[in-house]
Amino acid sequence: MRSTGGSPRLADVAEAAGVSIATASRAMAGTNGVSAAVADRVRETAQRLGYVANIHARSLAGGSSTTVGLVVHEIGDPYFSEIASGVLDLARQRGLTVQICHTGRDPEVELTQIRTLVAHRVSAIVVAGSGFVDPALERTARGELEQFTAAGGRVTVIGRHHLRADAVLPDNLEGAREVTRHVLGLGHSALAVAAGSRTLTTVADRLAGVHAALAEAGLDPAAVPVVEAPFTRDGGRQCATRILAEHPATTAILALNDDMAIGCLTQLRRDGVAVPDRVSVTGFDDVAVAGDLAPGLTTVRLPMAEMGRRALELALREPGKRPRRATVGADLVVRDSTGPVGAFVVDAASGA
Amino acid sequence: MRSTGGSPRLADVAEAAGVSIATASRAMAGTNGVSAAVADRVRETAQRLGYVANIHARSLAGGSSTTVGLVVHEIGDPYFSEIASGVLDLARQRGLTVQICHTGRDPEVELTQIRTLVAHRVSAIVVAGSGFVDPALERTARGELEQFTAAGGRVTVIGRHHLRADAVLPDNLEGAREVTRHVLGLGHSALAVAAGSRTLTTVADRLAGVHAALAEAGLDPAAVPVVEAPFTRDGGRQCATRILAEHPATTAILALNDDMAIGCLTQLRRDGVAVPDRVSVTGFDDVAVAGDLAPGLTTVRLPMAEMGRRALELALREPGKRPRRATVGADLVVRDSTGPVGAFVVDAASGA
DNA sequence: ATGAAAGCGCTAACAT
DNA sequence: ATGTTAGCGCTTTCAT
Repeated sequence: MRSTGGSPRLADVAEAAGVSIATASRAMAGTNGVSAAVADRVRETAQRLGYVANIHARSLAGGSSTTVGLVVHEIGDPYFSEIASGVLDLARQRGLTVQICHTGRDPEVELTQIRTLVAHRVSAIVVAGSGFVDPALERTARGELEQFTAAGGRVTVIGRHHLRADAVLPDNLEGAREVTRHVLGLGHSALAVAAGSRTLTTVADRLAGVHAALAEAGLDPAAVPVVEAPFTRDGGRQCATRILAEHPATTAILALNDDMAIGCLTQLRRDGVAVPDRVSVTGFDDVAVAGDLAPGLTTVRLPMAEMGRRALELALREPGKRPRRATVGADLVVRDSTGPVGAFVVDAASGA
Repeated sequence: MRSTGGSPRLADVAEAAGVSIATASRAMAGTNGVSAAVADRVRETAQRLGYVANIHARSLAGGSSTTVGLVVHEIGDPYFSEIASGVLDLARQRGLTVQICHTGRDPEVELTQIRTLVAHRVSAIVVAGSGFVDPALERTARGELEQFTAAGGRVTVIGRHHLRADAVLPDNLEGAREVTRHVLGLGHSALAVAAGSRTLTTVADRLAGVHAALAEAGLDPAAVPVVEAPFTRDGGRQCATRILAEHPATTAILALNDDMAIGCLTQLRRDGVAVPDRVSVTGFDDVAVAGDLAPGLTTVRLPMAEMGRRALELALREPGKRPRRATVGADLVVRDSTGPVGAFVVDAASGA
């Protein structure tokens, strides 16, 4: 053992086992070129000494890295934590470690986080979370990522296009179209949308789906108010308040994610507005708790853990010549927060 | 620039800037001993070349590491994702990167995950999540961690004692005592506990708090049924079903975490049992969604993000001679899932 | 099958 | 203020 207090090195193991450092390395790596007896002896010695290989030395020498990076907007948000769960599971199966970082939806932070991952020479980066509609905001991150791939790194994005990389793309447009059709099919015509910032591509795509369904039903998309607020529960509450005040005839609120829908539900309950009798509410994502709300939230299911797993899988595969895209379905889940336009509304209308 | 296609090295930057590699290193690190003019030139060159320092080389040479490890049971669980959020935030402020790993509540997986973190020479490890009552399960992880600290690593645990390391400890016992008192104060005497596996110290501690409150009210703790199931929403549903079947006179269910409480609420709603009129329900943790449920969940608030932040902070401080413990308060939050014992119950009792 | 030795890219003495 | 050089701990040729 070395004289200093640090952890034992391969050289210590080699010495203790009475072999050369090269043999010790081969024994630990399981490469052939070592007799079984010697290999066993080395491994036993390593165990006895509490030897753990130094990853830094290993990647410096070998050039390879067993770390992958995951970039999310906010890990406390169930959408991202479920994606992260899928990524971590697969990573563990493959013996990889994952570095996670947070951007707080700030493009600049995102950039520095990506830089850090590059510095760590991770073998792959998975970027989860909506991009920005404004190409200027996207450009820097994009440049950084392309430089990374040029240097042999692998990148997969989740729910973000415009980014010349392999991508796992939820069908936001189709999902939003379906849920809108569902609401329309229940007889609603006075809709309102609770949206996050339109600078996010996710918001833009889902909104496009809503508009598509409206148009195909012969309705004027421009007649449906879109209220913008932060893409969070709190934003949902604000939206509900404003919709009720500015568009009192509204009978259905389409929230563009579950968090906002949950906020809407809470605000409506506080204001004594019955759901779905007076107003129907829909979400998007189907986070784990959506089914446990009262009323259960009608929403669009995205297989988030699965998306995380798929993304890492793509990133680990040999790069194709052209970016691959895996589209994942967005399925309508009807629960109790939506219902037919009720008698109540007729009363209110006649009373107005 | 080097001939191979890899990313540029410090040597490339130095050459391009016309300085020695040492000067380049100093310029990039911001150490003094370089004229401002030269430092600027080097940094510009680096930028132009797209140079990003290789962390592996850096930590190998410098001996220091800017990575910390975070071990959680399941990142998809809001309890852990909120803790992770706190850890990631502080880490970003301090320019640290975080490696997160999952154990799935499996002590063996936990061990291998800790080993991996050690191999990565992270400077600190934060272990979040309940430990195991059985010392045998705890022993191996404990040994590994102690070896790590002996080698100069820093460890902080969250919600786990028995582990000779700095710790952030939620006051599980006191919180459980308070919420039990609250329920008792509402006139309930037919309680039941929905618990996770008793092999978890968190479950044991919270149960002890319940028993303490019972005892101080002159009630027999042994008379209160404790139903065990997985520490999840699903487990909560199972508990509610069993409690209703086996102890039909129950008027209050104390779930030992919010996940289980949410499961209880869902099951009771399905079975047409009114909350809180017929049965009161309480949780523990106060996850973000607790206040958005209907009825709002009465629970015990744990400042999870804050706990994560505190834990990392402790881990980053100079080690003390003795383990430090930071206890964080667990405060009762009364919402709508608890209410006084109602007339309904009297009827039911007289009808039985 | 085993060993010797040359790096991997950087930091940190130690010169100058 | 700047340059030279010796490692950090490992993997991997190339010898033997």
